[in-house]
Amino acid sequence: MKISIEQREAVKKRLLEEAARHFARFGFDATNINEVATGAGYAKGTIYNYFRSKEELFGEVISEAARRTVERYQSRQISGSARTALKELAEADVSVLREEESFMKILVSEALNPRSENYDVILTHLGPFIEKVSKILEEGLEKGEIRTDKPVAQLSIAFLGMLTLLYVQHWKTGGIWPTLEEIPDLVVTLFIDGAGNEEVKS
Amino acid sequence: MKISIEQREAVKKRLLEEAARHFARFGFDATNINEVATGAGYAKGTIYNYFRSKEELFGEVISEAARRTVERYQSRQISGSARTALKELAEADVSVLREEESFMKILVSEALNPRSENYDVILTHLGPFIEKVSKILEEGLEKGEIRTDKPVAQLSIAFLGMLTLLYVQHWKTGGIWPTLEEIPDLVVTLFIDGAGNEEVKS
Amino acid sequence: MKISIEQREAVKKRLLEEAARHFARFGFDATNINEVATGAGYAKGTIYNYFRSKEELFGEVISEAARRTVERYQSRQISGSARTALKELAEADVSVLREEESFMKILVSEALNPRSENYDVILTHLGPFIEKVSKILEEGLEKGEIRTDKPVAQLSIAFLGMLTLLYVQHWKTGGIWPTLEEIPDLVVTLFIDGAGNEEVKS
Amino acid sequence: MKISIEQREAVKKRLLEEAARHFARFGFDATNINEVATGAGYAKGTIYNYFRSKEELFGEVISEAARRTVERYQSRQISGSARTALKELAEADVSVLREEESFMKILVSEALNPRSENYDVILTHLGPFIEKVSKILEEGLEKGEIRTDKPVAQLSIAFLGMLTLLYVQHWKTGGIWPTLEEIPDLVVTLFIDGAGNEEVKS
DNA sequence: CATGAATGAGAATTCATTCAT
DNA sequence: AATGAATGAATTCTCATTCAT
Repeated sequence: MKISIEQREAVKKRLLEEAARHFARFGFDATNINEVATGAGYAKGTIYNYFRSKEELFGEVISEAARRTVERYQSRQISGSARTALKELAEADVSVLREEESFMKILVSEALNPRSENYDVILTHLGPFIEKVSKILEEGLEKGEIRTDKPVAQLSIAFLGMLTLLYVQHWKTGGIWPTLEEIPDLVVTLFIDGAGNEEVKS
Repeated sequence: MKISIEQREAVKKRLLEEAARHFARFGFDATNINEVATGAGYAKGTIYNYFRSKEELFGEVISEAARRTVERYQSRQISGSARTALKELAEADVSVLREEESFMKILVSEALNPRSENYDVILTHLGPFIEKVSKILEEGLEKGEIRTDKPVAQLSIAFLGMLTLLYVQHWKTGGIWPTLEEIPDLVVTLFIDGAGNEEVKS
Repeated sequence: MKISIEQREAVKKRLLEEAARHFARFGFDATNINEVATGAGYAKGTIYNYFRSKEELFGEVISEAARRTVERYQSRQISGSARTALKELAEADVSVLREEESFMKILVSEALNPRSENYDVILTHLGPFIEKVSKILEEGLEKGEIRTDKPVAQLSIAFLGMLTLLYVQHWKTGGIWPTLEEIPDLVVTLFIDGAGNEEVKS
Repeated sequence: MKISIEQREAVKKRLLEEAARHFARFGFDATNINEVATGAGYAKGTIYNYFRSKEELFGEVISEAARRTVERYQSRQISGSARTALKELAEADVSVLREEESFMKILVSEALNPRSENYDVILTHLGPFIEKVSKILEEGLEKGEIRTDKPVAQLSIAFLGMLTLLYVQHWKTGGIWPTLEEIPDLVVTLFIDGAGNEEVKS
């Protein structure tokens, strides 16, 4: 009963995607292994030929989520002023979200959940993203576009946080506000300019 | 056995606080009713003399959380420039967090969880807070301190979001960064000034 | 906190009647002690000042049922031919049923339930009734109205059984057929004449 | 594990039979799902692979009971005078009772319990039986063997009722009276001739 | 490999009963 | 006497996991 590696990978992918859908919709505890298997077109037992436990399945879903998102926006070339570059990065991230909503929802949930035990895996996803942001900010710093009194590391996290926050807001309002289209501009404006009035700030 | 209303309320409070601790630490699903009761010094069955079900208990914990936090910072008088006022508000919120960490954690979790079904109760908590923020921003708007191209409602949500985000960051890093002390200043700076360099922006 | 014996008896009566209503509607297991007490206007604990346990309460309800029904039709004077006398007895029983429907329902349930452990108490109720029937049948026997090839004891039980059966039928059809009015005549006809055609039988 | 359909049906049958034994002995409420499973040689959980709930299990037990009894006596050919035919039908029913005592006990309990919510399923069982009785009575009617002043439908129910009654009496007296052997003759005599003395009736 | 039957730990909930007030 | 808070045994049902086929 051997199957080729390709077939095996294909089955695993199908299981991961169905699992992602369930974890995204119901959370870890309320996700039912049987339904995941059935939803993917297999029987309950099959899942255990690919994952040792529910925990491992969840872990692999998160890893897969991190892998997919990173992969997608890493291909993009980003350049220009910090403002432009960040916006392009946000656009890339939003486009990933469109394609991989379930996976992204899980990542966001985990990233914002104070109790999450998946910090490490989340970092796998955040890592490359934050590095990109950091690089952009550092370049902006040299060009004098970015404030100098806060560490770049912290600013990077703040940027990612704001973006994530807008996603949550988007989902929670049923897509009303903000819409996916306006998120990149919004996050950049909020992040770089803030809510203050320019003239007064100086 | 017949106890006084005060005693009954005291028992209920004890149960709610223990429940809050558990929900904050383990989440809804992983919280065990039996352990909550035992932790509060009662037997399993007692909890059902006060709450009809685990769901109801959770609901009441959230309501209580909203009630407590609102109550605490509503007593504060807030004034001055938008920047000062917002900072004071954030300070008030942080001081609530110090006192009611479990309840706040639950609120934050629910507020940031895309799946949460407790949007209404969360709004009970956010409502008064957002109103306060809105009022401050409107006054700042008149004084020309706040940008005019974004609706105050959206800016208010953004402020709350950033604050919440910093809490999560605080918890997730085990209190390392940001510390509770620096949160008020940080959130105001990020929110009003943004990450951009002043001189360049103008 | 003493109350007079009359008061005590009155409370007990109220509890028994409410209990009868519940046992009749829900059966023993599904009857809730708390609801019985509440329904009677008392708190849960009060029941235990009058009955040692749910079992004892049920036992006393049955005894009370037997006592009440026996008492009611024992006062009636019954005479005439076997047919007339039996009909009058059935009428007396039906009139009891009208007044004490809950208690009667419980008795009937217990009488017809193969599992019932209350055979003795049921006999308390059946006893006097069966004796009456037996006496009537014996008198009828002497007058040649009743067949001689079956023991009177068995015929008596058969009569009671048929009557009981009609009650069940009455309740199960929601009072449609037979109605309480037609039961006495029906039971006597079925019991004495049977379904056979007279002319052919001889 | 993957077992054949036959094996699955066999397991289900075993569970149903054990359940019938328990329901017959203890009634619905006092029957313990765990003990049913264990008694059938399985673990608690297994029962839920075959029935969704205790209610469903009970319902299927009743259906199975109805199915089994109907099936058994429907194969019998019944003929002759009404008296003979009814006696043969009763004999058929008694022989079913011998084979399927638990199932029959449950049917009888449900049929005679004023509170039963299984009237429909009971009718499934009664239906075919009553039809048979009705047919016999109608034929007897044509031959002038049966009284004409009562609807056949009611007479049929009465016959079934008497038979059922004798079962209860049989069980309640521990098989003393009536014995299973004498039931067919007894029910027919009581039903057709009644308790009256022939000579006097005419 | 795929299957799904069997398992049993675990959890929520109910409720008769006790007993301090 | 009346109350109702506290208790904990008991019960139903769920579901991740194992494993024979």
